[in-house]
Amino acid sequence: MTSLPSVLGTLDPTSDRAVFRQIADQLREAIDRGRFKEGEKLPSEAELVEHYGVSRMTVRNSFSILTGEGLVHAEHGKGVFVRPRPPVRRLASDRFARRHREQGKSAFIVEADAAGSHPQVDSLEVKEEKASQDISTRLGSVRRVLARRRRYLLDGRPVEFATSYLPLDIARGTQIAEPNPGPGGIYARLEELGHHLDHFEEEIRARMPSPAEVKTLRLAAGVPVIHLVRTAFDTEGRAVEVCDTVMAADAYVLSYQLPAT
Amino acid sequence: MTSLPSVLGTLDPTSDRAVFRQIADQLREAIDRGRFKEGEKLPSEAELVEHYGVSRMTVRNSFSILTGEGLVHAEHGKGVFVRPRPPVRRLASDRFARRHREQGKSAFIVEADAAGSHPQVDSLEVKEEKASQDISTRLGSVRRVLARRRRYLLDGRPVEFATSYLPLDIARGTQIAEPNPGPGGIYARLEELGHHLDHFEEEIRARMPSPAEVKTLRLAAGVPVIHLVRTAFDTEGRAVEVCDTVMAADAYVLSYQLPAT
DNA sequence: CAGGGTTACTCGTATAGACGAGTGGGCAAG
DNA sequence: CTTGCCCACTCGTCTATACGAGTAACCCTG
Repeated sequence: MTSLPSVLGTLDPTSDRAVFRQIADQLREAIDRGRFKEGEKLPSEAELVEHYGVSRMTVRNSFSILTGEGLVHAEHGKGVFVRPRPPVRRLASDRFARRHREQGKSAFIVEADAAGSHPQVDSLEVKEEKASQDISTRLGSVRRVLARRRRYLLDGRPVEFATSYLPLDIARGTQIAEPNPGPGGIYARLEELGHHLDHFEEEIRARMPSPAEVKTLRLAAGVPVIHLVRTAFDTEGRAVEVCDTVMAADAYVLSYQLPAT
Repeated sequence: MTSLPSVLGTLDPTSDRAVFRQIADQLREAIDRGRFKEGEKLPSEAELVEHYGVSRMTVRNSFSILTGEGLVHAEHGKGVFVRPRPPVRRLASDRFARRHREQGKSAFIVEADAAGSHPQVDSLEVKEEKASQDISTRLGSVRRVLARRRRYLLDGRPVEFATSYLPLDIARGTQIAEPNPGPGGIYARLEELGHHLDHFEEEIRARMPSPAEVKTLRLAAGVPVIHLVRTAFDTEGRAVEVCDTVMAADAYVLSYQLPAT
């Protein structure tokens, strides 16, 4: 490695910017400028302690800022590394178009295969349960619902988990209530059952994950989640499904096409 | 206040979960259960030091977890408070529909007024500049562009800032190059100039903000941003505008309506 | 009573030190 | 050469202490 002073500069004792922020600033700038590249190891805490002449806690404080920004991550026993940006999956707004359902396989599998990734689905769980206040409202005052939970992985990495909720009068006893909903997924089954889909509504939020979400999606520190709630309406205007999805924000770009009319 | 033990429980020394995580867990749970309500003050560091019998740094470490999750925020000299959730602004996908442009006022102003909020726009800057690689690609290999920057505030709080980029051959010398683009905004001007809008493409990402974004949007710790890039296409398929928007994620819910066809 | 200063309490920043635990390379024994 | 241990280096956790600085309430003074 090149010497630290050539990359990192010195502190300004007259500045009223806190020392640990100054250090974080210098590291951030070095990363932005490409002095430290993706996946590369930053100087160790001990090295920075020596370089700046500060205590270890101060250096750790600096790292914790960068970690919170999602710029770096620490590996116990190894070092602190510039976080590599995983390839993002682009979700087009027409991914639920009817023509895509004719294929048979689920949208996730088809798209991942096309992108050359290895897709997996796990944590499959299908059960009847009490509807939450929010779900009940969206589905039009139902009490109990069929819930289909699953988690999606791309090349071994969990990227999203989702729960579909359907009114019991629609789903109970159908293939929708089976672990495998069959070719084309539950939307194909809904249409076969006479619930012709008219449109979807999607609501998108972004926020920091709960500890449970961090665990399920194996999220690094400083990675938000995208929370997407999609409601499917049939041609009679009835909400026939609500899909609640939480996605690792560093794994997705959502793309929508809107008419200008 | 009720006594701490009745709200917070004790540590488990046999657990291999770090003490500061256990404390964070207990505080988080107390918040989730509503034992501490929005805007309410948490026990001070000193109180928690005494209650748990740990050092102050350990307590601060716990707070820093919750801060990173966006659950609490500290105010110097006052205390640590449960972060209140500001009301969110819902953005419907038809907000650029032609019929909304007839009104005169910009979409932001109209919607905010309707919601009973006080809208403001500032940091207005209109200038010609070199197109970034990304913008150039989106606009079809232009070198220089007209950039219109502005920041939006709701009831005094900055909630988003945006930059519109337009090819010079379209915008130069028109009212689009003026600080005030006139009634209906630049989309109305584009149509008057013969660039009839056909559709928009929106790309959505979520990530942690840069320090500059934290400053511009006065973001609290643990609040991600939603990064939205909208490209407007005219009826000839040409990209006539790219709008790059960064929004405070705790201030917005994006809503899209998609046909099922 | 009005004004201003003191004071107690709050979080912010920084130091110094200790021990634990994961990682990986080198060395020694088999 | 292979195996296995040891050690150096890494970050993780925690303690104890010190001083700075923002806040707000109280009290004293004029």
